[in-house]
Amino acid sequence: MARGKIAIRRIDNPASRQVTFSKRKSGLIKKAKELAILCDAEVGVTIFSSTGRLYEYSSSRFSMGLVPQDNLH
Amino acid sequence: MARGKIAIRRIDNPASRQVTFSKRKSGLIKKAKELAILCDAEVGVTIFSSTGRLYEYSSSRFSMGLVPQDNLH
DNA sequence: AACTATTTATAAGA
DNA sequence: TTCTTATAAATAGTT
Repeated sequence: MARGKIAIRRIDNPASRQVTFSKRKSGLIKKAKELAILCDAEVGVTIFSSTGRLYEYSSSRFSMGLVPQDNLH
Repeated sequence: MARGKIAIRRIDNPASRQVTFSKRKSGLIKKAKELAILCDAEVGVTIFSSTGRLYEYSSSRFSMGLVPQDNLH
């Protein structure tokens, strides 16, 4: 996209990777919201950054979650 | 996008809604895969269509799931 | 299912 | 790190 085409492989430079992560995370969540509204779907997105931070989106009725194995029986 | 700009609100026509769902679902999952690879992140996407069909994507190490409330304690 | 005219996302740069 | 913008990518309407 934009000022050059990039290959889809891990971005080595940590600063660039962080910037791209922030931009693309926003883009992904925006697209998820649009899909939910336009198509009357339920959509959930869960993202762990490479630094371990968690980001989530879910359309209304639908609650997503990572459930620790210990909570399953 | 494309041959006209659309408002982000529920598409009334069922056939159009289905076509848009199929296109945008593919787009969303592609973006999710790219984010995971480029940024070394874990990404999960869960989608229920308005007809109740389930679609999922998750990057490797990370297993997402909808867990029925009955399975929680 | 393919095709494009456009809109949208975004890679680099400031 | 927030803003800009040239360009790549997604996609709405059409066929």
